[in-house]
Amino acid sequence: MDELLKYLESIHAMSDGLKEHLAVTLKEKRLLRKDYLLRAGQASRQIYFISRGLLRCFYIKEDQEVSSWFMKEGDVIVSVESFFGQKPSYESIVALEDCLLYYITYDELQYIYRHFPEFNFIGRALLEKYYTLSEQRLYSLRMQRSQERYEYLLKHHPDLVLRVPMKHLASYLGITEETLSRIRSKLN
Amino acid sequence: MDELLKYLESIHAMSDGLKEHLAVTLKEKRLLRKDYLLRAGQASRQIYFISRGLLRCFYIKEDQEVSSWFMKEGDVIVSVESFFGQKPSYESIVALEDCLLYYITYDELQYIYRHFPEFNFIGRALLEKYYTLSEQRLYSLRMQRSQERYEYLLKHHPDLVLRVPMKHLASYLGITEETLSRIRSKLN
DNA sequence: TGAATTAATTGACAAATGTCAATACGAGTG
DNA sequence: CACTCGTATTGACATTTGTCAATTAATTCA
Repeated sequence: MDELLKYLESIHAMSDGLKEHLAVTLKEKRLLRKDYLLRAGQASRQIYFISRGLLRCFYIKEDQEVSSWFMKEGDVIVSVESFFGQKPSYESIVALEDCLLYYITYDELQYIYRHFPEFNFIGRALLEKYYTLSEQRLYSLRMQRSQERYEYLLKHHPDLVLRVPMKHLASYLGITEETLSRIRSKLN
Repeated sequence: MDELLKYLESIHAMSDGLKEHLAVTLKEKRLLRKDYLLRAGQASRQIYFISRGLLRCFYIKEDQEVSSWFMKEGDVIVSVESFFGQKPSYESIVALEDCLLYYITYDELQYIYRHFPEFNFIGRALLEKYYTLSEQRLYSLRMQRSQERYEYLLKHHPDLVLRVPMKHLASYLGITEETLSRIRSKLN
């Protein structure tokens, strides 16, 4: 929890009141591998900080799972459209490794924005960061050749390539396991 | 300009001081079709509101233009990575139609965030909106078949399909003009 | 208005990726 | 240690999309 507070403080100073409020509001959650953090159809009502572990965001397309992204320790996560719009999520979030998370609810976040104005700076900064990352993913997925997309992932997220099973990387890259396997063998 | 102030006010009330400050800070810019708003290599130093017109964001990939998105009247626009990171842009922005824009600089925006705290609510709300749209574009571009991607675009942005030349839509969809042309003739 | 330019369509063939089936590998467990 | 189950690899062939070239349609502007 200290780790999270330090992270937030590194973005913008927080009053003692805000820090105390966060300390009593933040809740801890532990997940085992394969546990769900969010199931498609539910609205994403919490925003999480990952202290330890790795999670996968995915949705179902023609009976197949399509991974949309992977999130690890140090990340703040939600199902974007569902959380900000407070409507049912089309995607699910599941743990790929055992996880330790801290979270607050959507309503608690709105309360903090209203009562601790300085937190708006932090919220804005985090949104700018994750929006930028989303645009980078768009850029990388627009690459026509699947090999380029894989190489981009390998260069910018080498840790994910090591930690995430190939089949999930393949669906994220928009190709089949077989094609990814052939790309990998070609690159070695 | 009134239109922009009303739009911002609809997101969150603004003090008279803020409104007056905006009124003197906002500058107007007019573009003719084919004029550039931003050239690759420059940092995106302004944030624009489009009052009238249509613009295209694109970058060069292997001597070809790849369109990343299209923005029209009512939109707030920047080259995301370049503006928020204040670093050189890999993409350019060019007018597809004659445009009327209002803008402020990055520094002026930071000044407003510091001196008019209520504006942080507005900035956050706009970021949530455009971040969500970015995620929706990711979702649509992950569709494997180009026909599905085109149909998604047609359903969610029918106006763009009418206003943007096919070759730019094709490069946005990650396909060639020829493939898009065949998809369109199949759908009719 | 008409010539020049740009945009869109169509055809024939090539390249990339998907599908399906078989096989190999590897971590976890009795 | 061997068995199992999920994961990854490989091969043969089908489908989708790209490439190049030619043609038609639409727009621009002198």
